[in-house]
Amino acid sequence: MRKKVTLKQLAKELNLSISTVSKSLKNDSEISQKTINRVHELANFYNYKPNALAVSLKSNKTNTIGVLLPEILNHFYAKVLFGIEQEASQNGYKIVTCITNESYKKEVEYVEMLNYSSVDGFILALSKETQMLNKLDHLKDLKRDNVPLIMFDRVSTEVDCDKVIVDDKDASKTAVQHLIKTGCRKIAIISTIFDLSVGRLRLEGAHEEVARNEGVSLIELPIKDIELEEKDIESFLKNNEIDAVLGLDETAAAVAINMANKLGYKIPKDISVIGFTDGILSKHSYPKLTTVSQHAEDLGSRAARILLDRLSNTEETSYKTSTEIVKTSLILRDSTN
Amino acid sequence: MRKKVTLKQLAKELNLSISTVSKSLKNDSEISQKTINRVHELANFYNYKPNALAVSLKSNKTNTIGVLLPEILNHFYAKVLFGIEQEASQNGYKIVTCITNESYKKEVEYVEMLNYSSVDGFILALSKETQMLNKLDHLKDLKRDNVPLIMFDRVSTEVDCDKVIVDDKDASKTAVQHLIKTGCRKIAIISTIFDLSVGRLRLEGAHEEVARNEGVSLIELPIKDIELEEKDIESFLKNNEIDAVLGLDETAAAVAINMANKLGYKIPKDISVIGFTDGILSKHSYPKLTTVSQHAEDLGSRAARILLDRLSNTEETSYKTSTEIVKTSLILRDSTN
DNA sequence: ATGAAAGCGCTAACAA
DNA sequence: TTGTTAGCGCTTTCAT
Repeated sequence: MRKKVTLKQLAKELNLSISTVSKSLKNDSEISQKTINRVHELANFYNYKPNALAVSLKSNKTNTIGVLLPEILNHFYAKVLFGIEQEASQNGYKIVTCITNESYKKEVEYVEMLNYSSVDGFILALSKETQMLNKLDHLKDLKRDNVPLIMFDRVSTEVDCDKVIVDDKDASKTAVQHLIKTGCRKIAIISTIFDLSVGRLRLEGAHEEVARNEGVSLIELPIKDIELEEKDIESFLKNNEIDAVLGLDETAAAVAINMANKLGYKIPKDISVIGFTDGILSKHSYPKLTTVSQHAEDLGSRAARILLDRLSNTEETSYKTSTEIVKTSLILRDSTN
Repeated sequence: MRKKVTLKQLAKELNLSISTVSKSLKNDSEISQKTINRVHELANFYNYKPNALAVSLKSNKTNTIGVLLPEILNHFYAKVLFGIEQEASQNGYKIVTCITNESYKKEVEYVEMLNYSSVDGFILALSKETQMLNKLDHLKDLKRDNVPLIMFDRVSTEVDCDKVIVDDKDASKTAVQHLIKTGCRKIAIISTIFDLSVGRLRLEGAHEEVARNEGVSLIELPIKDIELEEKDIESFLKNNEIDAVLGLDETAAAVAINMANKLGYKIPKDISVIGFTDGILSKHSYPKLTTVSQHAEDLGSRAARILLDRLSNTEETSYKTSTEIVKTSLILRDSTN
């Protein structure tokens, strides 16, 4: 194992002390130009790079942020990750990504593992299981240890930290409003996430909007595993005289649109469809899906920016936490009138 | 900033030496059971965890692997990442994920940044730009530094390292063969990746298979940006008497299927469609897409396994590198006869 | 059974 | 201008 070159070796070879070499590398003004040049030359020759571990240990900073995602095969989280990555890497930070796979246990493990000086701060969306168990001590511990945490999307009011959330309730109001405005009267809501905070908010918004409008009704179809229950959606569509579907997640809308196609309905003439998450499925469905964009990338980079901010203000040991709300927008495509 | 508790503090509070505490925590047999108990008790009380940085610096092991992906908004890479993550986390490794965004510069930066003791090894797929420039010194340097590297999917023969690749040529042969077998005679190939190694291989395979069959012809449509050129695909389909489309990437196939729908073609009666990458788009297109599965998750976990293997055999300073080939399979769905 | 000390690679206050 | 030293938190060898 050819070892990477260290200050020590450079110092030895140059007949200088380690500290002189260290300072030279930083072009410290107390070192003579001549020495600085010699040092740089040899350092270049060996392609010297400081050992990141040692620097971190010394400085108590890792320039790394931990990102915990419930899923990665979900376009929304992938986009958020992309946004975080962009912002972080522009500022010299690297990210370590952990996928909790909706498991509470994994979430706890990851937080603990990274909290011991592997990362300077966290960005996290709660796993489904964590949200259902409502066990949040692992996150409260971060606060106690004074490690900055930014929660996004799936957050909890019980954890006092900065948050970036999507205005989900408002989003589904707008979506429903658009359906009503374009003539729909019987709206179906299909969702796999009725039991998540975001799912509940979206549902609430829809109900509120429907309540404000005479003669419009809502009917719900909860789904456990969308792959297995396509048939249910199909028969649901067939047996209810629906003229609109609001899919609370992207897949639900995509499946609905395909089932409607299959049943021979014309979209949007017979049935309008709106989905959430302006992901890849929405752009490539047929017809293209009108959808609520949550501006996931933007959300990611905002979360990263807040974190970087916290990290650069190390003095303030206690601060007021903030909650940023990302406004959604309804992207009109071909699945609505 | 409430500092995390260290061995030193435990030692002080227990009136023991640091080394005794350290050993106790590992239940070293030279320490008396009584002391061990005392130490554990206090450690638990403070929720002591060793500082990962210090351990790594000492042991020269970080238990972290660096994963470099050209893209994350691409289902194939997201699945590979998922596979890597599973395998890694099961073995106590964490991963730091970097997204090169198809840029050579970013790829080099990330490799250099991580190579200075932040990670024990790398798993990487070349960025588009790197592959086109064919500048690979940053990767050859890893070999020189004896840092294990596993390349996957987009690999280069010029870098001597373990590789996991997909049998792309064979895959497109099988796909074309299936089209021919089901009666197609004029096959269009649509692709955004003609200039990547994998794209070329897929193309070659298709040509070879067509050549073996009397009366079957191939016509190619290269695409730069699929979002912008849907119209091109549409008119291409309209103006050529095609009875099959092979999309060399998932999006190409998805767009083709939608354009065919739009033009009123019946799928698969009028036109058959096959895509690559069994991703989310394939499952949720209408009709569902027959597709080449590259077993991305499996590929990811295989790559991780190879890397972990290399990492556990630290003695062998030089070894024969291997190339694993992941067999693809054609998943028959509703877009072919 | 316990502790002292060196060392991983680096930085920085202080000394020369 | 250069060097010595201590220390970040931990492991481990070698005393005691």
